[in-house]
Amino acid sequence: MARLVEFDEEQAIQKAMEVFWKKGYAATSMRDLTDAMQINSSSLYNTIGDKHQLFIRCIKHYTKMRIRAVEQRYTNFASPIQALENFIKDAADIITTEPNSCMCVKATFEIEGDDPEIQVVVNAYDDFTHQLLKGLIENSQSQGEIDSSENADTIADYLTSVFIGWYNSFVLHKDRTKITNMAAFMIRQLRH
Amino acid sequence: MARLVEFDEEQAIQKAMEVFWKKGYAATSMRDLTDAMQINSSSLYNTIGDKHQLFIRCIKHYTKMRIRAVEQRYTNFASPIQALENFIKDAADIITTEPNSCMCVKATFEIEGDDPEIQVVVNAYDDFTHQLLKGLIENSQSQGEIDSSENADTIADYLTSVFIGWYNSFVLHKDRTKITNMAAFMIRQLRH
DNA sequence: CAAATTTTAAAACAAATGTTTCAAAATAAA
DNA sequence: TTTATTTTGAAACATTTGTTTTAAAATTTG
Repeated sequence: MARLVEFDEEQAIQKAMEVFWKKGYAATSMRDLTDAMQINSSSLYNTIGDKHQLFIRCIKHYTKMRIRAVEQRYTNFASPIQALENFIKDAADIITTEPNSCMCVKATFEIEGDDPEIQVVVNAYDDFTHQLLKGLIENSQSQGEIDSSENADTIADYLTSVFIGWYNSFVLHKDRTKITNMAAFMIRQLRH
Repeated sequence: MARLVEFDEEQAIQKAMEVFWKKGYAATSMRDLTDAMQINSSSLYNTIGDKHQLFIRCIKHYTKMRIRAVEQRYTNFASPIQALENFIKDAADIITTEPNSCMCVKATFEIEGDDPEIQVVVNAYDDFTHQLLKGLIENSQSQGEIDSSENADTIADYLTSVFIGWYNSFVLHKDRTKITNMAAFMIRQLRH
């Protein structure tokens, strides 16, 4: 055998992710990345690969983080409608607190379907959220908290759409009240 | 005086806009632009300016087109709630028909508040839509078609958010039915 | 320790980037 | 028609881009 890899790959991916997350794919240069990761480009190409492969690793890392956080928070909740309301409030909170919009949303609008590999990762994340919301909606429906005549898939899609719009709103207006007002309105509408 | 400008500036801006709209700001090169515009870069710099100034012209052109189309369609409508429902259906239609997502949405997520000049243009467009929707909502409220206890600004923000989410959904799933289902659900919710 | 093998750092790479230069072409006014 | 002024096309510009090369450093195994 021979020399070992010096840098911590997880840590390096995390740093690269932060740069991609902020600047987007095209606007990020390899120098930006190696500076943040604190490794030489030869090491990067040697272990992870080129810019595109690095991005894939980063966005996978992002979605994994996100999914883990949600899984921790939404196991064993009091009632499904309570969980749902909390999810909505959490979304409002994350959107108005974090420095950047969702990395998947940014990537989706930047790539616009022209990169199947990225799309697979984003779709998997989207699907995870969708299934979680759908489950909460269905349970709320069977407990009579949400109109059972409405399709749970459609409502789940709908909620996701609203959240993505909130990211946009917050970039444009930086107005937390706008978001919390919409969140409250949305909850009222759902319970009708 | 002296030699006149040969190319049609409006036409050239239109062509440049199409490229920026599709590829985004960072991923578009000056060669991409001059190829599409069919002019030499010296002419471009001589008349319009650099890449950034050209982008501003393009996104202004985009919003002007959009605003004009909406103004034509939404003057003198039968009833405000009818106009509102039509607006929602039109949004669903545009989103599932056009080859790219809204140029303003793409620019917002790409730039993320780091470019005040772009932001001003996008905000003006957002404000136009907001005022139009707000007016329709207020009129629907006074006619008893929408709950008057809800704030019209919040509902207008909310509708805009949903539309933006639809763009995202359509990039990910290319499923028109998802969008029309959400549109129908949204209209039902609003009329409660 | 010596051999084998891999990672690293620094430099180099060609290609692409946004922008400018400059002479030739074009035209309105004198 | 000449003069003055501007636009154009082609080439050139310096940087920056993503990526590779090369030799030295490092470490496990024999």
